[in-house]
Amino acid sequence: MADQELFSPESNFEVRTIGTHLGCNRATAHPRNVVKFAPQEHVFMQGDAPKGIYKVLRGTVILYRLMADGRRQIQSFVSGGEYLAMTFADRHDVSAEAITPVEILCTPRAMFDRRLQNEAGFRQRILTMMGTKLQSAREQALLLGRKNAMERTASFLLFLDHRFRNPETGYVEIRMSRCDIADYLGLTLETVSRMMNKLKQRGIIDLPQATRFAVCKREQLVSLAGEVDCLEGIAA
Amino acid sequence: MADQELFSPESNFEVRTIGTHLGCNRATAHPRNVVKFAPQEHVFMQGDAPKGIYKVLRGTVILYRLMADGRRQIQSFVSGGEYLAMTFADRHDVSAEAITPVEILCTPRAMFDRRLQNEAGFRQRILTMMGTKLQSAREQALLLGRKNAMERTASFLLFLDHRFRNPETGYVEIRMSRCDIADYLGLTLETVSRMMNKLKQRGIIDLPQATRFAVCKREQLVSLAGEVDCLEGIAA
DNA sequence: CGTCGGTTTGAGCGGTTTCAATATAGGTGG
DNA sequence: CCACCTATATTGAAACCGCTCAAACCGACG
Repeated sequence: MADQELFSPESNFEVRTIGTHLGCNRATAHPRNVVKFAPQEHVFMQGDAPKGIYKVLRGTVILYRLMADGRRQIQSFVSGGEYLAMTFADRHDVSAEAITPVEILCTPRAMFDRRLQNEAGFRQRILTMMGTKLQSAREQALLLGRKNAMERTASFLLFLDHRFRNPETGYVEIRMSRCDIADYLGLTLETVSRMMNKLKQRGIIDLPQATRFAVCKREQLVSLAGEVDCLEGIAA
Repeated sequence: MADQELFSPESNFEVRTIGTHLGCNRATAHPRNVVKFAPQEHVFMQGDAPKGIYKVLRGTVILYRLMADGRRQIQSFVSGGEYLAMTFADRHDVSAEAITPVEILCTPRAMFDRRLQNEAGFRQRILTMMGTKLQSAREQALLLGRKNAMERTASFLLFLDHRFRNPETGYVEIRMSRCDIADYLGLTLETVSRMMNKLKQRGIIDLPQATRFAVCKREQLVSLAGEVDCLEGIAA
Protein backbone atom coordinates (compact mmCIF):
# COMPACT_ATOMS: atom_id res chain seq x y z
CA MET A 1 0.00 0.00 0.00
CA ALA A 2 1.92 2.98 1.23
CA ASP A 3 5.00 1.12 0.15
CA GLN A 4 4.40 2.48 -3.26
CA GLU A 5 5.82 5.76 -2.09
CA LEU A 6 9.33 4.56 -2.67
CA PHE A 7 8.70 4.03 -6.30
CA SER A 8 5.76 6.10 -7.38
CA PRO A 9 6.70 9.47 -8.83
CA GLU A 10 4.93 11.08 -5.92
CA SER A 11 5.63 14.76 -6.12
CA ASN A 12 7.70 16.00 -3.25
CA PHE A 13 5.24 17.43 -0.81
CA GLU A 14 6.57 20.42 1.03
CA VAL A 15 8.90 19.36 3.77
CA ARG A 16 9.48 21.46 6.78
CA THR A 17 12.97 20.58 7.71
CA ILE A 18 13.21 20.40 11.42
CA GLY A 19 16.76 19.27 11.84
CA THR A 20 18.72 16.13 11.48
CA HIS A 21 17.54 14.63 14.73
CA LEU A 22 14.09 14.14 16.06
CA GLY A 23 13.76 15.89 19.37
CA CYS A 24 10.75 15.21 21.55
CA ASN A 25 10.41 18.89 22.30
CA ARG A 26 10.17 19.62 18.64
CA ALA A 27 7.88 16.71 18.08
CA THR A 28 5.41 17.90 20.65
CA ALA A 29 5.16 21.17 18.80
CA HIS A 30 3.21 19.23 16.17
CA PRO A 31 -0.22 17.77 16.51
CA ARG A 32 -0.01 14.12 17.56
CA ASN A 33 3.77 14.24 17.49
CA VAL A 34 4.05 13.98 13.74
CA VAL A 35 7.41 15.05 12.35
CA LYS A 36 8.49 15.38 8.76
CA PHE A 37 11.88 14.62 7.27
CA ALA A 38 13.34 15.34 3.87
CA PRO A 39 15.40 12.75 1.98
CA GLN A 40 18.89 12.30 3.47
CA GLU A 41 17.76 13.46 6.90
CA HIS A 42 18.17 11.18 9.88
CA VAL A 43 15.29 10.26 12.15
CA PHE A 44 17.78 8.96 14.67
CA MET A 45 21.36 7.73 14.78
CA GLN A 46 23.01 4.60 16.02
CA GLY A 47 23.75 5.21 19.70
CA ASP A 48 20.95 7.71 20.32
CA ALA A 49 18.59 7.12 23.21
CA PRO A 50 15.13 6.24 21.88
CA LYS A 51 12.61 9.03 22.36
CA GLY A 52 9.61 6.77 21.97
CA ILE A 53 8.14 4.36 19.48
CA TYR A 54 8.36 5.56 15.89
CA LYS A 55 5.87 4.75 13.19
CA VAL A 56 6.32 5.70 9.56
CA LEU A 57 3.13 7.28 8.31
CA ARG A 58 4.35 8.12 4.85
CA GLY A 59 7.48 7.64 2.79
CA THR A 60 10.37 5.23 3.21
CA VAL A 61 13.18 5.08 5.74
CA ILE A 62 16.27 2.87 5.67
CA LEU A 63 17.78 1.31 8.76
CA TYR A 64 21.52 0.77 8.55
CA ARG A 65 24.65 0.20 10.53
CA LEU A 66 28.02 1.75 9.92
CA MET A 67 31.48 0.46 10.66
CA ALA A 68 34.27 2.74 11.79
CA ASP A 69 35.87 2.85 8.33
CA GLY A 70 32.63 3.71 6.59
CA ARG A 71 31.40 0.32 5.44
CA ARG A 72 27.64 0.37 5.58
CA GLN A 73 25.08 -2.41 5.82
CA ILE A 74 21.46 -1.51 5.17
CA GLN A 75 19.26 -3.66 7.37
CA SER A 76 15.82 -2.93 6.01
CA PHE A 77 13.50 -0.54 4.28
CA VAL A 78 10.60 0.69 6.37
CA SER A 79 7.63 2.11 4.54
CA GLY A 80 4.36 3.80 5.40
CA GLY A 81 2.33 2.02 8.06
CA GLU A 82 5.29 0.17 9.54
CA TYR A 83 7.04 0.68 12.81
CA LEU A 84 10.61 1.82 12.93
CA ALA A 85 13.10 0.08 15.16
CA MET A 86 10.85 -0.89 18.02
CA THR A 87 13.76 -1.20 20.30
CA PHE A 88 13.29 -1.64 24.01
CA ALA A 89 16.97 -1.17 24.66
CA ASP A 90 18.37 2.11 25.94
CA ARG A 91 20.27 2.82 22.72
CA HIS A 92 19.40 2.54 19.06
CA ASP A 93 21.62 -0.06 17.44
CA VAL A 94 20.94 1.30 13.96
CA SER A 95 20.62 4.63 12.21
CA ALA A 96 17.41 5.60 10.43
CA GLU A 97 17.56 7.82 7.36
CA ALA A 98 14.74 9.06 5.18
CA ILE A 99 15.19 8.27 1.49
CA THR A 100 11.93 9.90 0.43
CA PRO A 101 9.97 12.68 2.09
CA VAL A 102 8.72 11.09 5.26
CA GLU A 103 6.22 11.61 8.06
CA ILE A 104 6.97 9.98 11.38
CA LEU A 105 4.63 9.51 14.30
CA CYS A 106 6.41 9.41 17.62
CA THR A 107 4.47 7.73 20.42
CA PRO A 108 5.72 7.96 24.00
CA ARG A 109 6.79 4.62 25.33
CA ALA A 110 4.26 4.70 28.17
CA MET A 111 1.33 5.19 25.82
CA PHE A 112 2.56 2.37 23.63
CA ASP A 113 2.77 0.07 26.64
CA ARG A 114 -0.74 1.03 27.67
CA ARG A 115 -2.11 0.04 24.31
CA LEU A 116 -0.22 -3.23 24.48
CA GLN A 117 -1.86 -3.96 27.78
CA ASN A 118 -5.38 -2.92 26.91
CA GLU A 119 -5.85 -3.81 23.26
CA ALA A 120 -5.56 -7.46 22.37
CA GLY A 121 -5.70 -6.70 18.67
CA PHE A 122 -2.90 -4.17 18.90
CA ARG A 123 -0.78 -6.58 20.89
CA GLN A 124 -1.35 -9.24 18.30
CA ARG A 125 -0.40 -6.94 15.46
CA ILE A 126 2.77 -5.82 17.17
CA LEU A 127 3.88 -9.35 17.96
CA THR A 128 3.12 -10.54 14.46
CA MET A 129 5.02 -7.61 13.04
CA MET A 130 8.06 -8.30 15.14
CA GLY A 131 7.91 -11.92 14.06
CA THR A 132 7.79 -10.86 10.44
CA LYS A 133 10.71 -8.52 10.85
CA LEU A 134 12.73 -11.25 12.46
CA GLN A 135 11.89 -13.53 9.58
CA SER A 136 13.00 -10.89 7.09
CA ALA A 137 16.26 -10.41 8.93
CA ARG A 138 16.88 -14.15 8.70
CA GLU A 139 16.08 -14.22 5.03
CA GLN A 140 18.63 -11.47 4.59
CA ALA A 141 21.19 -13.43 6.58
CA LEU A 142 20.82 -16.36 4.21
CA LEU A 143 21.24 -14.03 1.27
CA LEU A 144 24.30 -12.31 2.73
CA GLY A 145 25.94 -15.44 4.06
CA ARG A 146 25.35 -17.95 1.31
CA LYS A 147 24.28 -16.38 -1.98
CA ASN A 148 26.58 -15.15 -4.71
CA ALA A 149 26.30 -11.79 -6.46
CA MET A 150 23.89 -12.97 -9.15
CA GLU A 151 21.64 -14.75 -6.68
CA ARG A 152 21.53 -11.70 -4.45
CA THR A 153 20.70 -9.38 -7.30
CA ALA A 154 18.04 -11.69 -8.73
CA SER A 155 16.48 -12.07 -5.28
CA PHE A 156 16.37 -8.32 -4.88
CA LEU A 157 14.81 -7.67 -8.27
CA LEU A 158 12.14 -10.27 -7.54
CA PHE A 159 11.48 -8.58 -4.24
CA LEU A 160 11.10 -5.20 -5.91
CA ASP A 161 8.90 -6.67 -8.58
CA HIS A 162 6.72 -8.41 -6.05
CA ARG A 163 6.18 -5.34 -3.96
CA PHE A 164 6.38 -2.41 -6.31
CA ARG A 165 5.43 -3.41 -9.81
CA ASN A 166 3.06 -1.03 -11.50
CA PRO A 167 0.23 -3.32 -12.54
CA GLU A 168 -0.53 -1.11 -15.54
CA THR A 169 2.86 -1.10 -17.14
CA GLY A 170 4.51 -4.11 -15.53
CA TYR A 171 7.52 -1.94 -14.78
CA VAL A 172 9.12 -1.01 -11.46
CA GLU A 173 10.54 2.43 -10.77
CA ILE A 174 13.74 1.92 -8.82
CA ARG A 175 13.87 4.89 -6.53
CA MET A 176 17.19 4.16 -4.92
CA SER A 177 20.80 4.37 -6.06
CA ARG A 178 23.04 1.48 -7.02
CA CYS A 179 25.00 2.29 -3.89
CA ASP A 180 21.97 1.80 -1.65
CA ILE A 181 21.19 -1.49 -3.36
CA ALA A 182 24.79 -2.58 -2.96
CA ASP A 183 24.84 -1.68 0.72
CA TYR A 184 21.71 -3.72 1.19
CA LEU A 185 23.01 -6.74 -0.72
CA GLY A 186 26.52 -6.70 0.73
CA LEU A 187 28.10 -6.00 -2.66
CA THR A 188 29.76 -3.05 -4.40
CA LEU A 189 27.78 -0.77 -6.64
CA GLU A 190 29.83 -1.87 -9.64
CA THR A 191 28.91 -5.49 -9.06
CA VAL A 192 25.22 -4.62 -8.77
CA SER A 193 25.44 -2.73 -12.04
CA ARG A 194 27.23 -5.60 -13.76
CA MET A 195 24.71 -8.18 -12.61
CA MET A 196 21.73 -6.10 -13.66
CA ASN A 197 23.19 -5.48 -17.07
CA LYS A 198 24.05 -9.13 -17.48
CA LEU A 199 20.39 -9.96 -16.80
CA LYS A 200 19.44 -7.33 -19.34
CA GLN A 201 21.77 -8.82 -21.97
CA ARG A 202 20.30 -12.26 -21.42
CA GLY A 203 16.82 -10.83 -21.89
CA ILE A 204 15.75 -11.86 -18.42
CA ILE A 205 14.84 -8.32 -17.49
CA ASP A 206 14.15 -5.21 -19.49
CA LEU A 207 16.16 -2.23 -18.27
CA PRO A 208 15.44 0.74 -20.50
CA GLN A 209 16.93 3.19 -18.00
CA ALA A 210 18.95 2.74 -14.85
CA THR A 211 15.88 3.56 -12.79
CA ARG A 212 13.28 1.32 -14.44
CA PHE A 213 13.02 -2.38 -15.07
CA ALA A 214 10.55 -5.16 -15.79
CA VAL A 215 10.88 -8.90 -15.39
CA CYS A 216 10.70 -10.68 -18.75
CA LYS A 217 11.60 -14.29 -17.94
CA ARG A 218 10.38 -14.85 -14.43
CA GLU A 219 11.19 -18.57 -14.34
CA GLN A 220 14.81 -17.93 -15.08
CA LEU A 221 15.05 -15.06 -12.65
CA VAL A 222 13.54 -17.19 -9.88
CA SER A 223 15.93 -20.01 -10.60
CA LEU A 224 18.86 -17.58 -10.57
CA ALA A 225 17.68 -16.30 -7.19
CA GLY A 226 18.26 -19.75 -5.79
CA GLU A 227 15.27 -19.61 -3.51
CA VAL A 228 11.54 -19.38 -3.86
CA ASP A 229 11.07 -16.96 -1.03
CA CYS A 230 12.76 -14.00 -2.71
CA LEU A 231 12.90 -11.77 0.34
CA GLU A 232 9.16 -11.70 0.54
CA GLY A 233 7.94 -9.84 3.55
CA ILE A 234 11.12 -7.90 3.89
CA ALA A 235 10.50 -4.67 5.72
CA ALA A 236 6.94 -5.83 6.15
CA MET B 1 23.73 -19.51 33.10
CA ALA B 2 22.22 -22.39 31.20
CA ASP B 3 24.23 -21.21 28.24
CA GLN B 4 27.15 -22.99 29.69
CA GLU B 5 25.65 -26.25 28.55
CA LEU B 6 27.08 -25.79 25.11
CA PHE B 7 30.57 -25.73 26.44
CA SER B 8 30.66 -27.42 29.82
CA PRO B 9 31.61 -31.09 29.69
CA GLU B 10 28.20 -31.88 31.06
CA SER B 11 27.81 -35.63 31.04
CA ASN B 12 25.18 -36.78 28.61
CA PHE B 13 22.06 -37.23 30.65
CA GLU B 14 19.94 -40.05 29.41
CA VAL B 15 17.96 -39.02 26.39
CA ARG B 16 14.75 -40.69 25.50
CA THR B 17 14.69 -40.36 21.79
CA ILE B 18 11.18 -39.63 20.76
CA GLY B 19 11.69 -39.14 17.08
CA THR B 20 13.01 -36.49 14.81
CA HIS B 21 9.94 -34.31 15.02
CA LEU B 22 8.11 -33.01 18.00
CA GLY B 23 4.53 -34.15 17.91
CA CYS B 24 2.07 -32.60 20.28
CA ASN B 25 0.53 -35.94 20.95
CA ARG B 26 3.89 -37.21 22.05
CA ALA B 27 4.59 -34.07 23.92
CA THR B 28 1.43 -34.36 25.95
CA ALA B 29 2.55 -37.77 27.11
CA HIS B 30 5.09 -35.91 29.25
CA PRO B 31 4.39 -33.79 32.25
CA ARG B 32 4.13 -30.15 31.25
CA ASN B 33 4.86 -30.98 27.62
CA VAL B 34 8.58 -31.38 28.10
CA VAL B 35 10.32 -33.27 25.33
CA LYS B 36 13.95 -34.33 25.10
CA PHE B 37 16.13 -34.47 22.04
CA ALA B 38 19.56 -35.96 21.45
CA PRO B 39 22.22 -34.10 19.46
CA GLN B 40 21.53 -34.10 15.71
CA GLU B 41 17.80 -34.50 16.24
CA HIS B 42 15.42 -31.91 14.87
CA VAL B 43 12.87 -30.13 17.02
CA PHE B 44 11.14 -28.95 13.86
CA MET B 45 11.92 -28.41 10.20
CA GLN B 46 11.62 -25.49 7.86
CA GLY B 47 8.09 -25.67 6.46
CA ASP B 48 6.49 -27.46 9.40
CA ALA B 49 3.39 -26.01 10.98
CA PRO B 50 4.21 -24.70 14.47
CA LYS B 51 2.76 -26.85 17.22
CA GLY B 52 3.00 -24.16 19.84
CA ILE B 53 5.58 -21.93 21.44
CA TYR B 54 8.86 -23.68 22.18
CA LYS B 55 11.14 -22.85 25.05
CA VAL B 56 14.56 -24.41 25.53
CA LEU B 57 14.90 -25.54 29.13
CA ARG B 58 18.30 -27.11 28.81
CA GLY B 59 20.94 -27.54 26.15
CA THR B 60 21.51 -25.68 22.89
CA VAL B 61 19.61 -25.66 19.63
CA ILE B 62 20.67 -24.12 16.33
CA LEU B 63 18.27 -22.41 13.96
CA TYR B 64 19.27 -22.62 10.32
CA ARG B 65 18.04 -22.35 6.77
CA LEU B 66 18.97 -24.59 3.89
CA MET B 67 19.15 -23.87 0.18
CA ALA B 68 18.18 -26.45 -2.41
CA ASP B 69 21.78 -27.36 -3.17
CA GLY B 70 22.69 -27.87 0.47
CA ARG B 71 24.19 -24.52 1.37
CA ARG B 72 23.34 -23.82 4.98
CA GLN B 73 23.14 -20.60 6.97
CA ILE B 74 22.93 -20.91 10.73
CA GLN B 75 20.80 -18.07 12.07
CA SER B 76 21.34 -18.35 15.78
CA PHE B 77 22.13 -20.49 18.76
CA VAL B 78 19.36 -20.83 21.31
CA SER B 79 20.31 -21.94 24.80
CA GLY B 80 18.55 -22.83 28.02
CA GLY B 81 15.96 -20.32 29.14
CA GLU B 82 15.42 -18.85 25.70
CA TYR B 83 12.48 -19.17 23.37
CA LEU B 84 12.83 -20.92 20.07
CA ALA B 85 11.45 -19.36 16.94
CA MET B 86 8.47 -17.57 18.34
CA THR B 87 6.85 -17.47 15.00
CA PHE B 88 3.29 -16.38 14.59
CA ALA B 89 3.23 -17.43 10.97
CA ASP B 90 1.66 -20.69 9.86
CA ARG B 91 4.98 -22.23 8.81
CA HIS B 92 8.40 -22.34 10.38
CA ASP B 93 10.85 -20.49 8.20
CA VAL B 94 13.84 -22.20 9.79
CA SER B 95 14.84 -25.64 10.99
CA ALA B 96 15.78 -26.25 14.62
CA GLU B 97 18.35 -28.89 15.47
CA ALA B 98 19.70 -29.90 18.86
CA ILE B 99 23.49 -29.78 19.07
CA THR B 100 23.62 -30.91 22.69
CA PRO B 101 21.14 -33.01 24.67
CA VAL B 102 18.15 -30.73 24.95
CA GLU B 103 14.90 -30.35 26.85
CA ILE B 104 12.14 -28.39 25.16
CA LEU B 105 8.97 -27.07 26.73
CA CYS B 106 6.11 -26.80 24.28
CA THR B 107 3.37 -24.39 25.30
CA PRO B 108 0.10 -24.29 23.37
CA ARG B 109 -0.35 -21.04 21.54
CA ALA B 110 -3.57 -20.21 23.39
CA MET B 111 -1.95 -20.51 26.80
CA PHE B 112 0.93 -18.32 25.63
CA ASP B 113 -1.52 -15.68 24.43
CA ARG B 114 -3.34 -15.79 27.74
CA ARG B 115 -0.16 -15.08 29.65
CA LEU B 116 0.63 -12.23 27.27
CA GLN B 117 -2.72 -10.71 28.04
CA ASN B 118 -2.72 -11.20 31.79
CA GLU B 119 0.87 -10.82 32.90
CA ALA B 120 2.46 -7.47 32.23
CA GLY B 121 5.88 -8.75 33.28
CA PHE B 122 5.69 -11.69 30.93
CA ARG B 123 4.60 -9.43 28.09
CA GLN B 124 7.50 -7.15 28.79
CA ARG B 125 9.99 -10.00 28.82
CA ILE B 126 8.71 -11.41 25.56
CA LEU B 127 8.81 -8.08 23.77
CA THR B 128 12.27 -7.31 25.08
CA MET B 129 13.43 -10.72 23.99
CA MET B 130 12.10 -10.31 20.49
CA GLY B 131 13.78 -6.92 20.32
CA THR B 132 17.05 -8.47 21.38
CA LYS B 133 16.76 -11.24 18.82
CA LEU B 134 16.09 -8.70 16.11
CA GLN B 135 19.14 -6.78 17.19
CA SER B 136 21.25 -9.93 17.05
CA ALA B 137 20.00 -10.74 13.59
CA ARG B 138 21.01 -7.26 12.47
CA GLU B 139 24.41 -7.58 14.03
CA GLN B 140 24.82 -10.80 12.09
CA ALA B 141 23.74 -9.08 8.88
CA LEU B 142 26.50 -6.52 9.30
CA LEU B 143 28.98 -9.31 9.89
CA LEU B 144 27.83 -11.33 6.88
CA GLY B 145 27.44 -8.39 4.56
CA ARG B 146 30.45 -6.28 5.33
CA LYS B 147 33.13 -8.07 7.33
CA ASN B 148 35.98 -10.12 5.91
CA ALA B 149 36.97 -13.58 7.07
CA MET B 150 39.33 -12.41 9.81
CA GLU B 151 36.86 -9.89 11.17
CA ARG B 152 34.11 -12.49 11.25
CA THR B 153 36.27 -15.02 13.02
CA ALA B 154 37.57 -12.53 15.55
CA SER B 155 34.01 -11.34 16.24
CA PHE B 156 32.89 -14.89 16.81
CA LEU B 157 35.74 -15.75 19.16
CA LEU B 158 35.03 -12.63 21.18
CA PHE B 159 31.40 -13.63 21.35
CA LEU B 160 32.29 -17.11 22.58
CA ASP B 161 34.72 -15.69 25.08
CA HIS B 162 32.20 -13.19 26.35
CA ARG B 163 29.49 -15.76 26.88
CA PHE B 164 31.24 -19.01 27.62
CA ARG B 165 34.63 -18.40 29.18
CA ASN B 166 35.35 -20.55 32.18
CA PRO B 167 36.24 -17.96 34.80
CA GLU B 168 38.57 -20.43 36.54
CA THR B 169 40.75 -21.30 33.61
CA GLY B 170 40.10 -18.45 31.22
CA TYR B 171 39.53 -20.99 28.47
CA VAL B 172 36.47 -21.67 26.34
CA GLU B 173 35.43 -25.17 25.31
CA ILE B 174 34.25 -24.97 21.71
CA ARG B 175 31.50 -27.52 21.53
CA MET B 176 30.74 -27.16 17.86
CA SER B 177 32.49 -28.20 14.67
CA ARG B 178 34.39 -25.94 12.29
CA CYS B 179 31.61 -26.63 9.85
CA ASP B 180 28.96 -25.24 12.20
CA ILE B 181 31.09 -22.19 12.83
CA ALA B 182 31.59 -21.72 9.11
CA ASP B 183 27.88 -22.03 8.40
CA TYR B 184 27.23 -19.41 11.02
CA LEU B 185 29.87 -17.01 9.73
CA GLY B 186 29.11 -17.49 6.04
CA LEU B 187 32.57 -18.95 5.34
CA THR B 188 34.02 -22.36 4.52
CA LEU B 189 35.36 -24.56 7.28
CA GLU B 190 38.84 -24.33 5.80
CA THR B 191 38.80 -20.55 6.03
CA VAL B 192 37.66 -20.70 9.64
CA SER B 193 40.49 -23.07 10.43
CA ARG B 194 43.01 -20.87 8.68
CA MET B 195 41.90 -17.74 10.48
CA MET B 196 41.96 -19.39 13.88
CA ASN B 197 45.42 -20.77 13.32
CA LYS B 198 46.66 -17.46 12.06
CA LEU B 199 45.46 -15.90 15.30
CA LYS B 200 47.23 -18.66 17.18
CA GLN B 201 50.49 -18.06 15.30
CA ARG B 202 50.33 -14.37 16.09
CA GLY B 203 49.85 -15.18 19.75
CA ILE B 204 46.50 -13.43 19.88
CA ILE B 205 44.75 -16.56 21.07
CA ASP B 206 45.95 -19.78 22.63
CA LEU B 207 44.59 -22.84 20.86
CA PRO B 208 46.03 -25.96 22.50
CA GLN B 209 43.45 -28.20 20.87
CA ALA B 210 40.90 -27.64 18.17
CA THR B 211 38.17 -27.54 20.78
CA ARG B 212 39.68 -25.15 23.33
CA PHE B 213 40.94 -21.62 23.17
CA ALA B 214 41.68 -18.58 25.29
CA VAL B 215 42.06 -14.95 24.34
CA CYS B 216 45.62 -13.73 24.98
CA LYS B 217 45.71 -10.26 23.41
CA ARG B 218 42.19 -8.94 23.72
CA GLU B 219 42.96 -5.47 22.40
CA GLN B 220 44.25 -6.86 19.15
CA LEU B 221 41.40 -9.31 18.81
CA VAL B 222 38.86 -6.54 19.33
CA SER B 223 40.55 -4.35 16.78
CA LEU B 224 40.59 -7.24 14.29
CA ALA B 225 36.88 -7.75 14.87
CA GLY B 226 36.32 -4.28 13.49
CA GLU B 227 33.50 -3.51 15.89
CA VAL B 228 33.11 -3.11 19.60
CA ASP B 229 29.82 -4.94 19.79
CA CYS B 230 31.20 -8.39 19.00
CA LEU B 231 27.84 -10.10 18.50
CA GLU B 232 26.93 -9.44 22.08
CA GLY B 233 23.46 -10.60 22.87
CA ILE B 234 23.33 -13.02 20.03
CA ALA B 235 20.78 -15.69 20.71
CA ALA B 236 19.97 -13.81 23.90
C1' DC C 1 26.97 23.75 -24.12
C1' DG C 2 29.39 22.49 -19.89
C1' DT C 3 29.03 20.65 -15.40
C1' DC C 4 27.88 17.35 -12.03
C1' DG C 5 26.16 13.09 -9.91
C1' DG C 6 25.26 8.65 -10.90
C1' DT C 7 25.95 4.55 -13.90
C1' DT C 8 28.40 1.53 -16.89
C1' DT C 9 32.41 -0.82 -18.44
C1' DG C 10 37.19 -2.54 -18.36
C1' DA C 11 41.62 -4.42 -16.44
C1' DG C 12 44.05 -6.28 -12.82
C1' DC C 13 44.40 -7.79 -8.11
C1' DG C 14 43.45 -10.31 -3.97
C1' DG C 15 40.74 -12.84 -0.71
C1' DT C 16 38.05 -16.82 -0.32
C1' DT C 17 36.81 -21.06 -2.14
C1' DT C 18 37.75 -25.48 -4.10
C1' DC C 19 40.00 -29.63 -4.31
C1' DA C 20 43.26 -32.62 -2.50
C1' DA C 21 46.59 -34.37 0.77
C1' DT C 22 48.04 -34.80 5.41
C1' DA C 23 47.56 -34.62 10.43
C1' DT C 24 45.20 -35.28 14.71
C1' DA C 25 41.88 -36.97 18.08
C1' DG C 26 38.54 -40.18 19.74
C1' DG C 27 36.63 -44.67 19.78
C1' DT C 28 36.74 -49.78 19.05
C1' DG C 29 38.35 -54.25 19.06
C1' DG C 30 42.14 -57.29 19.34
C1' DC D 1 47.81 -51.11 25.85
C1' DC D 2 48.29 -50.80 21.19
C1' DA D 3 46.77 -50.83 16.30
C1' DC D 4 43.40 -49.55 13.60
C1' DC D 5 39.58 -46.74 11.92
C1' DT D 6 36.77 -42.98 11.33
C1' DA D 7 35.73 -38.11 12.25
C1' DT D 8 37.37 -33.85 12.14
C1' DA D 9 40.87 -30.47 11.56
C1' DT D 10 44.84 -28.56 9.26
C1' DT D 11 47.58 -27.24 5.41
C1' DG D 12 48.78 -26.42 0.52
C1' DA D 13 48.09 -25.10 -4.43
C1' DA D 14 45.32 -23.39 -7.91
C1' DA D 15 41.08 -21.29 -9.63
C1' DC D 16 37.58 -17.99 -9.42
C1' DC D 17 34.54 -14.46 -7.94
C1' DG D 18 33.93 -10.01 -6.51
C1' DC D 19 36.62 -5.86 -5.36
C1' DT D 20 39.49 -1.87 -6.49
C1' DC D 21 40.82 1.60 -9.33
C1' DA D 22 40.17 4.16 -13.37
C1' DA D 23 38.02 5.77 -17.44
C1' DA D 24 34.04 6.52 -20.28
C1' DC D 25 29.24 7.27 -20.52
C1' DC D 26 24.70 9.26 -19.62
C1' DG D 27 20.98 12.26 -18.16
C1' DA D 28 19.47 16.23 -15.62
C1' DC D 29 20.00 20.86 -15.09
C1' DG D 30 21.94 25.31 -15.25
